[in-house]
Amino acid sequence: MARTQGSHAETTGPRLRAAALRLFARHGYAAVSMRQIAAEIGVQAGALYLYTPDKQALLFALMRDHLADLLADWQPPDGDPEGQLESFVRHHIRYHLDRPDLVFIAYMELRNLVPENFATIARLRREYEARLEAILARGAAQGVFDVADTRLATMALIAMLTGVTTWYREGGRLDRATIEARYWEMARKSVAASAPQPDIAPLAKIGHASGGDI
Amino acid sequence: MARTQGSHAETTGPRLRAAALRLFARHGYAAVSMRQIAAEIGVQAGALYLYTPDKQALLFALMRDHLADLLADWQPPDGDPEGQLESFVRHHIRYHLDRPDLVFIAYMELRNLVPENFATIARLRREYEARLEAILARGAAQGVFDVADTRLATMALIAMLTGVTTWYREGGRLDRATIEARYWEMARKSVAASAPQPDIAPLAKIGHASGGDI
DNA sequence: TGATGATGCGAACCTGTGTTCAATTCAACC
DNA sequence: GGTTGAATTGAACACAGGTTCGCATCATCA
Repeated sequence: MARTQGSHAETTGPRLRAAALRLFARHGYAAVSMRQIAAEIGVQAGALYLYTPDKQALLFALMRDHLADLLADWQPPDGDPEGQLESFVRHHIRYHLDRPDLVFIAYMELRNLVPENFATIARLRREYEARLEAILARGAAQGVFDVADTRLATMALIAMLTGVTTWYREGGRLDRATIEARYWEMARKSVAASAPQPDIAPLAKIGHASGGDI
Repeated sequence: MARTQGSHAETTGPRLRAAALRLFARHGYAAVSMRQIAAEIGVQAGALYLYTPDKQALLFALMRDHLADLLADWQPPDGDPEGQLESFVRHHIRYHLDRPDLVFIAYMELRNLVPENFATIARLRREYEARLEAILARGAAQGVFDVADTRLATMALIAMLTGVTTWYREGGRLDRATIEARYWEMARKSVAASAPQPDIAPLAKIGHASGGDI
């Protein structure tokens, strides 16, 4: 059976995935070699092929499992659209802050997937986007949201939220709860139904040239 | 002097940059070879080195010129913060829709820059971000914007706006003016000072559990 | 103790990489 | 018309890429 010294079947598999994840996120799929990954886990390159059929499968598995997790982790709660949106936003931020490398890869390495794998990943992503879009559509229908185009609003919100991974650093100025709250605040307002045009405007909000077609 | 047939000194340079731009955007810097670029413009790989010292310089020049353009193209207009924000947002969307490949590269290929080049590009990006942040800070100080954290709001807005390049396709469902208007609408609302909490709420906006710390 | 089989090594294969450079081409100039 | 020199070729270099495979290792089980 498996060796317990000099071999590490039970740990090498997960360690391979972890090393690939870290290196792909840091340097990009195309820029990372199988030999680098192998070195990272203290093994020769050939040994990796006991755990993955090839490099492409390594990338695909990371992305697919990530998206499957993301979808499995969250279901829209019962309730009104604003509550659902809040749940979505907070979960999205929390999930993304927990897995910065996975998220980064899933958004950056799409073009390194072979067409068949790309189709699978794209389908999963659309599924996720559809959940947000459904919330926005329902809220718009009820008049609690004011979104002129639900598809555009969906993409805009997801981009805004996902962007948190580009600047967040562990131990930075803002803690995670604060970040979550701030993003929710912006997301909420961005799709909120306008309050009845306040002729009684807040004091500082004096007239200005909005000069546009909104 | 320069040959006019069989050689193309005046056009090969620009064509090299254009081909590199397109291929880098499509497949990623690391995945594109100098031979592929050369083939794209009908030349042997060796000839490229008459126009660029190396592959890295090709990428760096594209990113640096892009950001320099972006900075040169827009200055905050005189006026109130909301007018400045609208100008920024509309310019950002317009600029990004005009140059999808450049924008894509500038956001995706940062990690393929050698440290010195990375520092230069990062500095230019911070300069651009600082312009938006200044607008938000000024608006917040005047009370016309309600942003709890200007830095976070800056990053959130830029991510939201830049995301347009991930889904926009020429000739798609929405024309550019509409897209611009919709993004401006969302951006404006996301940082807007709350209207005085309307006890006279819009009809459809019935009570709900917001259940959070906002 | 000897056979087994999972685990890993190390070298090799073939292809492709960025880059260099001597040789060639050929419009422009004297 | 011969010379010049920029533009380009095409071959070469040194190395790194993903992947394969025969062989070695060694805990386990009979």
